[in-house]
Amino acid sequence: MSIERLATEIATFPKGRVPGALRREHILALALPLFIERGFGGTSMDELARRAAVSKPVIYDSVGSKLELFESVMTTVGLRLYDCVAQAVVDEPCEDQRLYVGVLAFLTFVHANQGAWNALLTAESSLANTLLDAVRKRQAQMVGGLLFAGAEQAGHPVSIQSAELLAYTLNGSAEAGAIWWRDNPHVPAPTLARIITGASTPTGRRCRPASRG
Amino acid sequence: MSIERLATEIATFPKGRVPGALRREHILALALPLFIERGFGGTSMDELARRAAVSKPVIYDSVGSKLELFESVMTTVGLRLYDCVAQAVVDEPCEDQRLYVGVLAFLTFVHANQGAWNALLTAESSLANTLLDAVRKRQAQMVGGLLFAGAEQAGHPVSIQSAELLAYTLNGSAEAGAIWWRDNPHVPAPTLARIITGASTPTGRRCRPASRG
DNA sequence: AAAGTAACCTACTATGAGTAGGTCAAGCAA
DNA sequence: TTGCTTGACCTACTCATAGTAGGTTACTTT
Repeated sequence: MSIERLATEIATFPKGRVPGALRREHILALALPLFIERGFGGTSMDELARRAAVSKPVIYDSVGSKLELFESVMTTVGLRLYDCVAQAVVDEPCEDQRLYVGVLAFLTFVHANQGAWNALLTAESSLANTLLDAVRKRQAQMVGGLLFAGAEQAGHPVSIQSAELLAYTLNGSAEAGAIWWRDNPHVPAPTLARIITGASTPTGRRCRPASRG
Repeated sequence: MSIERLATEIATFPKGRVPGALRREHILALALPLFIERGFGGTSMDELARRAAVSKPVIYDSVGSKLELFESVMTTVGLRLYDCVAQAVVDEPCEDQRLYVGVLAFLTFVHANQGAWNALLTAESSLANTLLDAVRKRQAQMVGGLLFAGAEQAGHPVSIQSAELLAYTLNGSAEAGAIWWRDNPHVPAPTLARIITGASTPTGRRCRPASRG
């Protein structure tokens, strides 16, 4: 639910006594833009409490420590990324193009959620590292499955391990491509995705996107 | 100079009055392992002062703010990485293998300096981002030059822009490969490097390392 | 009504970055 | 000697911020 929506719903409760679940949802919704604006370290729990118009213990009661808050918020973002890519992949009937549409979805998501992606990338703490590793591992498993199946079908079977490594490198390429894209925004996403997948398929087959730009 | 060496040299000065340059070098040397141990945020200037056996203002006088200190330390690390890769590349006579030896050098360096590399990757601050971007850009320019020349020589010329993008994706692959390697340390570095370069060369040529493992 | 609980508060502790303002020793000029 | 400057160093702060102790208020249950 949007922040405004939550705020109006909260306003309907008299004397500021809001049900815990709603309070929590509101605070989580307010936390994401704060993390995006200022990063993990730059985000202050006092400031969050101010924006939520409650005192600090309310924050701690409803969303836990700062790290737990960050984990909640970023887990959501990571899952949205995963869903976005997975959806694009399963919606693509042609197996040859699944990597391509997956990378394209990844680039599009990261571009549309640059702030959140950056916050996740740059947050410093062992938890943040764990979160990022989890996101990458999940992506790599999906991509690894595609690569494994694709290679087998094409008659160049590879080991699961190789497929996983290739998936990591492909994801790394996509992440790096997204960074490069920040400084070269005029390049269309499909072109970028084509180059990234073209340079990274293990079989040498090239993905053939439906429409050339 | 090693920390021990610096400490003994410092001990030769009576009454604890040490020349500024030496004091600075000592503090910088002590700061790197601290950043490695605890990351940027986890590193406390008080702790650093304690380890250097001086008061906090001495730290601030000799190395500036915490961010300036981090910049000094990590710039050194970044340049050592660059030199390491560049040296491997220029030492390789066979042009076909330069990407391969570069990636191998990268992996070896990151593996040997995991702590420092991690500290750089995960430090949160706009300065740290700037530093990391600078490191990546520098690497990409070197790699981009190799790709551009290699593609031209092979009769498949690419634009400077494409070469730069491919360089970013190759570096991204190498970074991701290094992460994967952490969990799969039994795979030998040359194998890893071969897979990373094999999956990323724009011309489709495969690098042919001198000895097969 | 009494007890329990959910939501919320004020006012605190602890830690850590960064600073104000001073001491103390060495070199140097008169 | 005396007085001035400079570099190395210090104690003792301010200020911001994560997190908590302990209490209040209102609604619900018995």
